[in-house]
Amino acid sequence: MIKEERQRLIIEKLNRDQKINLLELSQLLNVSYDSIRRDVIELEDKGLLKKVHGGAVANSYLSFKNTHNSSADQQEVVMLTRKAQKLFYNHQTILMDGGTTNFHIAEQFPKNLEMTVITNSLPLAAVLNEHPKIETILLGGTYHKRYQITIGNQVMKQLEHIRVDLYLMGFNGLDPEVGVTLRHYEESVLKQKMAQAAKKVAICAITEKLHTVETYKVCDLQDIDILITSLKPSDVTLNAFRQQGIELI
Amino acid sequence: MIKEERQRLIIEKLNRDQKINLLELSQLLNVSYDSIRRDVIELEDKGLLKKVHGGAVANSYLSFKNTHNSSADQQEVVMLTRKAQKLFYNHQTILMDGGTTNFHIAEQFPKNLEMTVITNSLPLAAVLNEHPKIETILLGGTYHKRYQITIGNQVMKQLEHIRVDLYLMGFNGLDPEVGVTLRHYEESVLKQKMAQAAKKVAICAITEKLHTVETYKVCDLQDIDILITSLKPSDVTLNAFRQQGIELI
DNA sequence: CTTTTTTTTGCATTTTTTTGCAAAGAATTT
DNA sequence: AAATTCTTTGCAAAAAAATGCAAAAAAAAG
Repeated sequence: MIKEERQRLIIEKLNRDQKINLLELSQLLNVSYDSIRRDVIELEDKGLLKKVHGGAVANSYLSFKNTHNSSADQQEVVMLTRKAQKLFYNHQTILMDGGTTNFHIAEQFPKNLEMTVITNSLPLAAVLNEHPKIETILLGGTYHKRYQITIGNQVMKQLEHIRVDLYLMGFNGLDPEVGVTLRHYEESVLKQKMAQAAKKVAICAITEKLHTVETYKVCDLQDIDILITSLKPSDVTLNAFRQQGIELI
Repeated sequence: MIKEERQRLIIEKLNRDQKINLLELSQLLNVSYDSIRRDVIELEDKGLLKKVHGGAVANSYLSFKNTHNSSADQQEVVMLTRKAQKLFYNHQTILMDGGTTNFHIAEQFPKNLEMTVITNSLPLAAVLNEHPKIETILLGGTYHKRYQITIGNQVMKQLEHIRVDLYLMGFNGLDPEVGVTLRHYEESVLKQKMAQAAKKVAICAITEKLHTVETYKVCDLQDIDILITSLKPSDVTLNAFRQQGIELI
């Protein structure tokens, strides 16, 4: 039995039962306790589960994401959102808008992170409920039911009085030529305003979004300060970003 | 049985029954009393429940789905929220704050009701997602994690520019002598401001809340325009309300 | 095809965590 | 105030995790 197969079986069992027991599993797969334990350590490093005393439990944020993404995409998202954690320090104030990526990043905030998060996304505020040390400020406005965010003039006005350390921008398309683009007009205007309210702008781009262009333009490449991507440093696509002086993670 | 599984089961049982007994639970899960108690301590640290003498109770002050009240209470809530529907017409703009009662009322809005709802409650906004014809406006501000509402100066400021037809006020205690009272100071101030922004103020009082007095006063009886109650019209308690010219439903 | 290198695996030892127990202290009830 | 019930505390046994090491297996190199 090769390692990869074992690990695949572990993940499968975990998805079924929500929890696994190391001893039980080692007997079931007929390998030593240590091998299983090492597998679980590896899987935890990949962010695919959470190790606990006596076994492992499913990573909650992965379970309901299964629906729309392939497992390869999932792994990329896990990796990217982990990388993104480098952006956050105690006593910062950051601005985050809606979108699944931002949602997953917020889910993975360290529990002891002391920060202020300003957002117009209701799911994000709900997730931050789990992080007692994070102060959440919600931007009020007309509630957009589909995207579950607030939009409109009132949000814009509140942004005028705000100055934050970092803006983590959600988006639909990123192209070296065109810049950052979006499907929804009102949001694109809002994001421009948000970018103005921040000292730095960061975006987190899964490979799927690179080289795609959507209808409404948010900003140019040069307006982005930090890009989080899973592309290898050698990738030619990154040259365009480097030329704009964008910090790559 | 690993610790995490036990704790998950504890939370599940807690969500079902709203309260748990340590001894009973230790027998059920077949572990020592001490282990269960230590689990409960950990869960309390995580803010997932509240420890009480001999057991634990659900922490979520707003555990909407399964109310911790008796079935008699539940029936009363259902009846009251039905009655409350009389207050709503098309093309109105109303203000609603947090609390379970308002939540249940919003749940029962007719699907074809065309209305604008302004609120500082996130669960309420989430519920209104199910009502396509209702426009929801969210008041922005500091997010209060426990009550799941926005509070603070920013909310107050937005209220200054608002004038609505009706304010449906949530509250903790209603007494003919003292008036409307609340447990939470900041909210009580906010509710005063909300009342000022509305042409009419309505409250929906389950019998349990009548004659109870909490720490912070929101307003006098005379500031209330409409009271929804399940008391019989002959009940003497209602006389005080009638004298203040309050419309009874 | 053999040798070398790397990876994987299992085992023994140490360290840490968890668990159950008992005695002492609080809180609650009668 | 006494009795009962629950909590807290310290402790020791048990369970599990981490660590270091060597044998076995697999992969790479010659």
